[in-house]
Order: sequence, then structure tokens, then C-alpha cells
Amino acid sequence: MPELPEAETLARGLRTLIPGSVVRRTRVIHPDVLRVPARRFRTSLTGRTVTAVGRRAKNLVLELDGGDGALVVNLGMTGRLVPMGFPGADRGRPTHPAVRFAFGQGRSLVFDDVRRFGSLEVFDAAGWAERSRQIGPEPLSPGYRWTRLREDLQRSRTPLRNWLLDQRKIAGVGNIYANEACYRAGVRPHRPACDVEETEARALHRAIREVLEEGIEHGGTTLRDYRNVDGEPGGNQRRLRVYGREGAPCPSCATPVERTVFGNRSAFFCPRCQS
DNA sequence: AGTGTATCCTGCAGGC
DNA sequence: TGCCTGCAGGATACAC
Repeated sequence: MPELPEAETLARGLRTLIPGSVVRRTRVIHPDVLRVPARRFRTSLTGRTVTAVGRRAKNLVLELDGGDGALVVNLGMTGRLVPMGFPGADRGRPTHPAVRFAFGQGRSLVFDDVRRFGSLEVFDAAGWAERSRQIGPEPLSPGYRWTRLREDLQRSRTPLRNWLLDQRKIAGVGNIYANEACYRAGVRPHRPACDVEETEARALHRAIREVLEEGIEHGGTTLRDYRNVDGEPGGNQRRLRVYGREGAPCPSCATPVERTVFGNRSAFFCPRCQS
């Protein structure tokens, strides 16, 4: 589920609550969201202070002890982070808690995940830097230019939509925003990446940034599970032009939106507006 | 290298 | 009401 805009929305919400919290106790309810034994995970966190909340691709990055490592949370399809006991609005109860971090004073943060495709991992500073290097460029960073996108696209014959989903090539794009970006750029999701023309690459670069920025602006897209830290759904789903709209009229030309499946995922496009 | 497929897991919607 | 199938925002491992 959560793609860059949803992870960013969560990071912003958590940033106002969590920094300064000290992990007093970690309860692992479902160890299958960890990559190390639960005991090792717990000891790597106990006593450490969360000093900042950031985002890299679709991951939430909870920095520990002023940058001396990080707890990195990948939300998978249905993962949520639920702050509990903090002053402010009621935030609803976790329904499928997998890991709970207790901060003392009745405050805690719960990683809640119905399907448990999410994962939690603790890195030291060097380890996280290394992992982060394996992830592609952040599309919203000012230094990410269309020329870079164009160069990278030319190295692959994989369908454009699949290329956009590959976190090693570009960070944070998932199936919703990939399809929406292809639509806005007027390029079919099946087109080989290296066949994207220069003018299309320019349009695609703009489209990727637009859909992600609008997603953030509207608090993320909620199809079913996504909630922000206040337990509220996002508002971006109303703005989707093709994703999940099979058979519905294209907002631009009214031709029915088509759905095809490749790479094990649905792709949505307008057969008239996208070539 | 690239691509298609299966897998992890649960819930929900739709058809009968 | 119940049973069955298909589908879901992600990531990875595998065979070809």
C-alpha cells in the first residue's frame, strides 16, 4: 500500500510526537516482521532515544541517538504506525499489533500490520548508509533532473510501469502512483523503458513529481487500510484518474479506462490518451 | 540482465 | 447464510 506520499505523511505526523522518546521496552508479538531473532531486535533498541523521524523511499526512518543508527520501518501493504498515549486526539486501537515500543509514561508506538508483509530493521549508521545507497534517487529531491531519469530509463527494456516500481531505479513509487504518472505523461505502462522518447521522459519526470506531491498534499491515498497517525484516511483517492477505474471514463477523453495484468500487478491506462 | 511466476499473510467483495 | 474465487498499496527468491 503505502507509497512515498503515505510514508511521508506518516513521517510528518510522527515527527511532532515521537522525537525525544526513549525505548524502555519492546514487545514482539509477531516475530515474522523482523529479520533477526526477537531477542536481538529488542536488545538493539532498549534504552535508545528516537531523535528524529525521516523517510527514505517508502521506509520510515526513526533515527536513534542523534544519528547513531536507525530503526527502519517498511510498511508493506497494510502496515501502520500507531502512536498511543500521546497528548492529543484519540488514535484508535491497533487491530493487528505486531510490535509495540513502550516509551514510559503510558506512551507507546505500535507497528500494526494485518498481512505482515511489512518489516522492521535496526541498522547502525554505516549499515543504513550502505542500504540507502542501494535505493534509487528520491524523485522529489531538487537534484533529481529529467536527464537523470532519461539516462536511467535507457538502460532497461523492462515495461515502464515495472521500471517505476523498482526501488533500485527510483525511490518510493508504487503501483498507484506509477500508473497515475504514466497516465499523466501519456505513455502506456507496458512500453519498454528504453523506448520512452526524450519529450516523454520530460513529461514523465514532471508527472512523477506531480502525482507524488499531490498525494502528499492530500494526505496520501487510502484504498482500504492506510491511515495517518491520527487514524484518519487520506484524501488523494478521489484524485486518481486511472488507478482502480477500469471501465470508467478517462477524465480527459471519456474512453473507458482499461486494466491489464503484467508483472503480477494490475496496470490501468487510457487506450486513447496513452501511447 | 530481464522477465514471468510464486510466495509470504489476512480480509473483503462478489458470484452462486 | 455460507462457500468459493479473485484481488489488494510490497518485496524477494527462483527458474528460464
